[in-house]
Amino acid sequence: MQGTKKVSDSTVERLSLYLRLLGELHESGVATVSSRELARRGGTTAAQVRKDLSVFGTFGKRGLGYAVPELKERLRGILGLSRPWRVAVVGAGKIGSALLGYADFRRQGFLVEAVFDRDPEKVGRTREGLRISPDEALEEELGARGIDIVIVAVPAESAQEVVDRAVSAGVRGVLNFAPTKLDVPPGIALKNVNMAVELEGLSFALVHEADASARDGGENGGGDGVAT
Amino acid sequence: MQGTKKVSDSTVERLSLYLRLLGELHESGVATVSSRELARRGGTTAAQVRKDLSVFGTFGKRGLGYAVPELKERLRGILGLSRPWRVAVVGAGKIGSALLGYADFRRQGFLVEAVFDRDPEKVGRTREGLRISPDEALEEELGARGIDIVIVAVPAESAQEVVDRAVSAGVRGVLNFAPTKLDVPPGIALKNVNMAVELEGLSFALVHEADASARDGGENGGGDGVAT
DNA sequence: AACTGTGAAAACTTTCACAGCC
DNA sequence: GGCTGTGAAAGTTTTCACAGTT
Repeated sequence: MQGTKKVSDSTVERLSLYLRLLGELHESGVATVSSRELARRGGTTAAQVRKDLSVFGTFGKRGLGYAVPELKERLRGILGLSRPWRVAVVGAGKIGSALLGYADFRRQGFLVEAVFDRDPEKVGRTREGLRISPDEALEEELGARGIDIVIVAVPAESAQEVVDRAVSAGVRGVLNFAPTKLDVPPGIALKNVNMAVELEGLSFALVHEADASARDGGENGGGDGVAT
Repeated sequence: MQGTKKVSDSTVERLSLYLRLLGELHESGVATVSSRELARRGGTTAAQVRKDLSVFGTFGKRGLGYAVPELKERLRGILGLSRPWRVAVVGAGKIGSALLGYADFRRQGFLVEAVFDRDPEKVGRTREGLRISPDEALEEELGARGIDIVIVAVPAESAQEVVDRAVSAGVRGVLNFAPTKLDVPPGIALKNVNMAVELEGLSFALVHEADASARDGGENGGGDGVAT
């Protein structure tokens, strides 16, 4: 792969946003949408929408805009959603269990097919129709089931160990909810979700509110941080 | 406050990261730390650490580094954590309930003091020692309790309404878990957490053969650039 | 006329490199 | 020698503005 061009994280994040908006438009029976309208609904700008899309090709018709169903399918393809992904959740505590029930995952093709916990009290019980497997079975089951992505919902202390074992079992993507920095080898994708960081970002915005409002005209105070 | 300069979101995110690292160092009894060591632990660079801190003043000693307990307290102050924040969770479904039990919140001074739900079945029940209040009581209770921040954990359709009502009751920060774009008036801080976006980011990285040099600041955003 | 696709400019963020202090 | 604080350089992302298509 030579002609490989780097795509920024924020572009990918916005593609995800556009995909959601296109789904909504599709459901409402809208056939065509302009970059301006997508931008309005997504809280960004028309130029940004066009630039983001232009990274992957040309999808619109000048004078007309974008065909909703077509662009939606193209974006699904670009985001890797035209095939399902096998997901496992490690840690059946509060957060892990809450994620299991998150129906939106399945809707977008993320199939949660295994849950693990280290607590013998929990092992064998069922969560959302899935039997909780023991920690010791991690490598074997991840491998046997061909899991692509693990969601790490264990305490910070155990998170790195879980990731190392998952990677050794062939997992290629990690969504980390533990409040700690994880190291993964090259070629393994890692995303972090950290609620403390978000709350502290709000706290910062609140104590520095004066600065923010002195400055802005129409933008949402404090901006919208992460993962829109 | 006119002369105040804009601080970037990513700087604030990293301050949050540094604060966590300083907490760990403090617990281990480490008295002093260099920008280089903080960077190593946080997956960033020494220059970045120094630049981030320099926005707020000068905290280190040349030749020596930073005094851990002192820098930690300074960062807490900068992030607005030297006072507690009153938080309410709206929506006592899976995610809302999971958040209630998240002990780290309390530890950093985010006091969850109210939960709301629209479902009459849930109203009156208890979650983590908190009685679930009915949706209709939202404005009054938020106002009476002086809630600063609401965590929105309701379905996308109801999220904007909840935010409008919360803002009218005096709330100044919103942490949104609903997968929808929210509008808030100027001066109100808003952060979004969207699991679908994170998973789709992983999916993108996986199909585009992540060249993942695996570093990561730790908090949001994660993985890094990827090739097309 | 409406709207895209895109080079070029502007804005912003990160990295470099070094003077100055311990 | 070790290390910070910071201007200047490099790199990245966003916005502008307009030629070109339907």
